[in-house]
Amino acid sequence: MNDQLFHPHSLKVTCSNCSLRELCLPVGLSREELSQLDAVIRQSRRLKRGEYLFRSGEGFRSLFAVRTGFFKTSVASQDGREQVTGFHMSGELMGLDGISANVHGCDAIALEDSEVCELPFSRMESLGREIPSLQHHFYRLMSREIVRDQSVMLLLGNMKAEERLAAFLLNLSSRLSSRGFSANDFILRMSREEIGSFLGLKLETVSRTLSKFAQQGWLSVDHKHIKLEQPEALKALVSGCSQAPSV
Amino acid sequence: MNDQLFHPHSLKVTCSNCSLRELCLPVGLSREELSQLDAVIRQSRRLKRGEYLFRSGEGFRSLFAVRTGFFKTSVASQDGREQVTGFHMSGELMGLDGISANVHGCDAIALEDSEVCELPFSRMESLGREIPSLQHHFYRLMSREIVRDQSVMLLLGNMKAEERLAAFLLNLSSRLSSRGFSANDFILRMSREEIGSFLGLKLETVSRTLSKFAQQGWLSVDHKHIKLEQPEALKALVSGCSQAPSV
DNA sequence: CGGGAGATTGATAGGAATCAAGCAACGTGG
DNA sequence: CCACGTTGCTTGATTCCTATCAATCTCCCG
Repeated sequence: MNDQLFHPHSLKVTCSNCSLRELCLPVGLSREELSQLDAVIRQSRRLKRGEYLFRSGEGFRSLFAVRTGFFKTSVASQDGREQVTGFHMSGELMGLDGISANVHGCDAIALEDSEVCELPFSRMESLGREIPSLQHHFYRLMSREIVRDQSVMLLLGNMKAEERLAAFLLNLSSRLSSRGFSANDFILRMSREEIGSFLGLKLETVSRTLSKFAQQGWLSVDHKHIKLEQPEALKALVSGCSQAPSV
Repeated sequence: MNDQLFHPHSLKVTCSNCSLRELCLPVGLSREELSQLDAVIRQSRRLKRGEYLFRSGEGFRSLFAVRTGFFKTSVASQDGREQVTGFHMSGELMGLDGISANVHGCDAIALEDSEVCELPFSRMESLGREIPSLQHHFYRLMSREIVRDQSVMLLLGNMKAEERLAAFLLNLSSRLSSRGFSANDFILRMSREEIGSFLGLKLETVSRTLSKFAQQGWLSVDHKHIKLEQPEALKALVSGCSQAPSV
């Protein structure tokens, strides 16, 4: 029989034993500090594909770290236009935009069945006062988000369709690779339309550009399955443009 | 004679007596807390028009708050393409992107003779541990920057030239207005090319679009001098798009 | 006064959006 | 298990917006 049925606590995932710890948390925390975190962080809320983690306008209480799965965040304009502001995989934090007004500024939607940790912000804030490295870590995470946004601005402001898509694929590739997945063979979790929204393109343009890349032998596309055959060719396309951030 | 020549200290501007305090700092600080800040914040570095406050790649030590004047921040790609990531006026903070890697991620350049306060970050960080409202204030400032960046993404990803320029002018207008300047009559501190870089447009398009607005009677343009004659018309253009943030 | 940077305006070209049609995969229900 | 409708994707034809190329023009500054 399954032990887990008898000792459900043995299943409990804590920060202390989380394999993503080095992505979410500062290094060098003491055992004591880790258990303080474990006491505050609510583990493993599960979401099904398509489910909202939070919506723009909802009260902000917590940040969320992706444990497993895949999310998109997006802002919508009154007339219904949607701008995807990011895609988020394991170890990445969502909700930072909610701190400023105590209200979430974007929607966060699971693109596959997913699991998140909830970080109640005000308690993290007080904990940060006791654990300086934690405080610093949060400043760094927010700063990294700002840097990421700047590189998206560069992409949207300066690059043409081919460059945008190449940069996007390479960025995905590098983030997957740093999580132990294959860098050159992966499944897109999002639709062409969502890619287009993120890149400031229409879905037809995304589709056409993928086909063009495939035709040149740079990659192969089978629906959502992407194989990068000549990542160097893609890199050459975006070379000169600022590099995609690696996390 | 001028008193200031004899009592230069009477000129010293501190956070305690700074008129921009409500923009830079949390409200409700005690006299004691303010003097702690005064001890840390280095007042009034002066820059001439065109001067760099910091450059991308330089070591990061401090944040900078604009006291007077006007700045642009920009990121550059290897092949020389420049993306202006923001314009900054009094009370606004620059350098937040440097925290993540301890290196400045963008250039900051004065667009007119300017004055900034320097906030040594690590000392602000420790001060934040003693003054929770200060710590929270910094989180909020960074979050606000993220929200701002998201709205720029929406602008670059979804809007067309006229909408971008209208949103830009209204955003400037509202920020100037909240600082006590006229909302409908102001001087552009940046060139057409810099506006274009920020908005993802070429300078010719900026110029043409301004002319178009003027021709419709929505505003008048005299070089850098802009008068909004029918701000409602501009608002109508961007209505449906997400509103420009007010600070 | 002259040179040059910045801005305006015009003509043309090019890239992505739009409109449209057809296809493939998936899930549901008969 | 298969028909069928739905959804997402691909591909083609055309249009539209903005970039590009080019010619002036104005103002500022030395």
